[in-house]
Amino acid sequence: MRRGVTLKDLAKELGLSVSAVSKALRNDPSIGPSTTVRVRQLAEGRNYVPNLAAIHLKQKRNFKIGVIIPDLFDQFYALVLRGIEDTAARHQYSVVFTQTHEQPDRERALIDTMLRNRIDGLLISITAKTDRTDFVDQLEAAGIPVVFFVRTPHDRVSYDVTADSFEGSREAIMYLVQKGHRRIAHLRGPTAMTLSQVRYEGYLQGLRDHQLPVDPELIKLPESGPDPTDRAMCELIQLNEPPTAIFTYKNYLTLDAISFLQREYPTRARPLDFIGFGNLPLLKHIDYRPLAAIDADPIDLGAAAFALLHQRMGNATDLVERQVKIPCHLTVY
Amino acid sequence: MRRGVTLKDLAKELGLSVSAVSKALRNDPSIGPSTTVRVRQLAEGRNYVPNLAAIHLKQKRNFKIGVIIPDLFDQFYALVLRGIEDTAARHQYSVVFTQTHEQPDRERALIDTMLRNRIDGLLISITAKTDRTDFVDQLEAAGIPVVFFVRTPHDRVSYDVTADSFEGSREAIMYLVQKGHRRIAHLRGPTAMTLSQVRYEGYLQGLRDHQLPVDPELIKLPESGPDPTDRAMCELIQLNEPPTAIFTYKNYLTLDAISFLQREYPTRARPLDFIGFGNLPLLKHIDYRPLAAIDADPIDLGAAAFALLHQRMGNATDLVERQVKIPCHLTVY
DNA sequence: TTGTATGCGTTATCAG
DNA sequence: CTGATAACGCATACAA
Repeated sequence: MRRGVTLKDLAKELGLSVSAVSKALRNDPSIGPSTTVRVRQLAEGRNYVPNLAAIHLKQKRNFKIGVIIPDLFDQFYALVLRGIEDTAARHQYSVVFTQTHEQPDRERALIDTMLRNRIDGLLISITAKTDRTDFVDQLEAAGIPVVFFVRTPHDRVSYDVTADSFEGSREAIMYLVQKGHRRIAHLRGPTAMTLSQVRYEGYLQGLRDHQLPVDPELIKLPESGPDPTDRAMCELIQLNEPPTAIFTYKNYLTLDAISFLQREYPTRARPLDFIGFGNLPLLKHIDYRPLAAIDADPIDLGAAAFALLHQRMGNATDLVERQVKIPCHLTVY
Repeated sequence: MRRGVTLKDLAKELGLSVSAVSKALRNDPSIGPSTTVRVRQLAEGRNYVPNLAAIHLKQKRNFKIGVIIPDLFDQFYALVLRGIEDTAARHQYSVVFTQTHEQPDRERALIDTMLRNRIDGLLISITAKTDRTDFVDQLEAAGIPVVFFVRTPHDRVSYDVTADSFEGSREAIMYLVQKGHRRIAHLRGPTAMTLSQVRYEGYLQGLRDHQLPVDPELIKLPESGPDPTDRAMCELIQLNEPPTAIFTYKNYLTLDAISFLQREYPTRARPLDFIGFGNLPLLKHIDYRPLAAIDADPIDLGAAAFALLHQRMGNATDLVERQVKIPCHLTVY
């Protein structure tokens, strides 16, 4: 921005005062219709663009929100961001976003940067390792509402927008049961994540839904050590009574598991059936692929996240739902 | 941003003038060292954050750039954006980005929005169908430099940062030749895109490098009609002397081609070898996958794009290179 | 219906 | 070395 047309320029050319022009442009009823038209026409002609910096300075509002996500490389987040972006733009908000790359300390630093940037609200999907979210208190105290999405904190009740993973998990199990499976294993996600906990509980409920027993041997947490998924799969497959299907916390896990099977047991008579969260577009190109993916529409989720934050920024704080759930659906490949 | 500590607050508390505090904070030499220290300490203690809106208003600079890309869903762009983001942040610039979803008219509208947002510079990767880029003239006339990246206009000489696709293509062909291939087909990209034109020419040069003849029958443009890739593949495979390897404009095309082969010619004696642009992370999970991917490091590319724009925004306009090329490298699967 | 005055938080100029 | 003052572009209470 070098030098744009200002209200003053317009006012001078029209022989009006700056404030009159200002009002006319914002359709203030106290300005006569003929003047209003004159003003708007000139503004159009001169290609007037209001200076946001001035408006923000005046109104003490920046129409700017911060978005913090783990990693844009995950296409799910890329789409969520799209939903946020589009919805925010529709409400004249601009978005400053950054990525933590799963590093909690980087998360801290980014939040500080956001503050420095004077955001009006924050949308955040925390790191898998984030255990304390007291930054929320600082922000909320400063009048900056915080809304979590996808991943939510377990150390507080938050405003958040998430996929309805519990129901999604039940649905996934139901699908496997319909396919005739009775021994269904679960590769679960990090215990520290609420999200993975919910999916785990959905799995348990899914089994109960069909009067299937819960066998602890069928539940694996691939987390520590090298090639954790390989080890988990190894244990599963060597059970006396191995599973016939596996429900995974995320389809990225499914891919690792399948790689393992193809590498170590290429000639297995009966392949395992998989189903997991995350509708990766490239999955359909894989031969040995999961039966189906379960997921909420990421764009909807992003839109809902912005909507909730928007409500909170509009100080209608009492009426808003604290938690919003986006329904999941199954995509069969 | 509700209400932050201001210079005035600090000044009052210190019994100094606002301007003195302002100078102290910016290390103005005209302020005594003891005062400077006093000021900085209080600023720290009170957690002072300068108000960007005010600074921008004063300095007529927003430290904000616009980024327009086709689609974030393409992981290549997701990574380029990461490079831009990180580098911009390091220079105190914030980034406003939007996606065109390959729609030229949306592109127009977005540029207007950017103007309204008073960006100091624009980084853009145009639509596959963008044929006129006269918006550049408007922007440059307004003092807003424009730098293209990845995809460049063919209706003007631009400032741009691109992958060195020409050399990359030659390298790809060399790899195939080393593998013993002599009949190498090319699935090329849209003729309207400079990028795809360059890759096409790199392919031609690659053949010449090894004294291979150019056979027009081996060059296909999968563009119009339904399932264009399928049709192109169909034609190639039914040639009297079909190709033994295919060099594709983009590995997304490779995937479509492979799907076709698996569907229509599942029992083909000797499978075709593929190589294409775009290092998709999920490729390694596919059984019938391309031999290799050729690509520039997207993060480097993003960083270079910001760097070029940054130079141009810093009015060192005479010294800067107009075109920057990022080298490609081969990833063998 | 329109104009005037003031202030948002900061920086730059000029006096002291 | 430090302080007063004006200005950036806009919105708003108040005066006319």
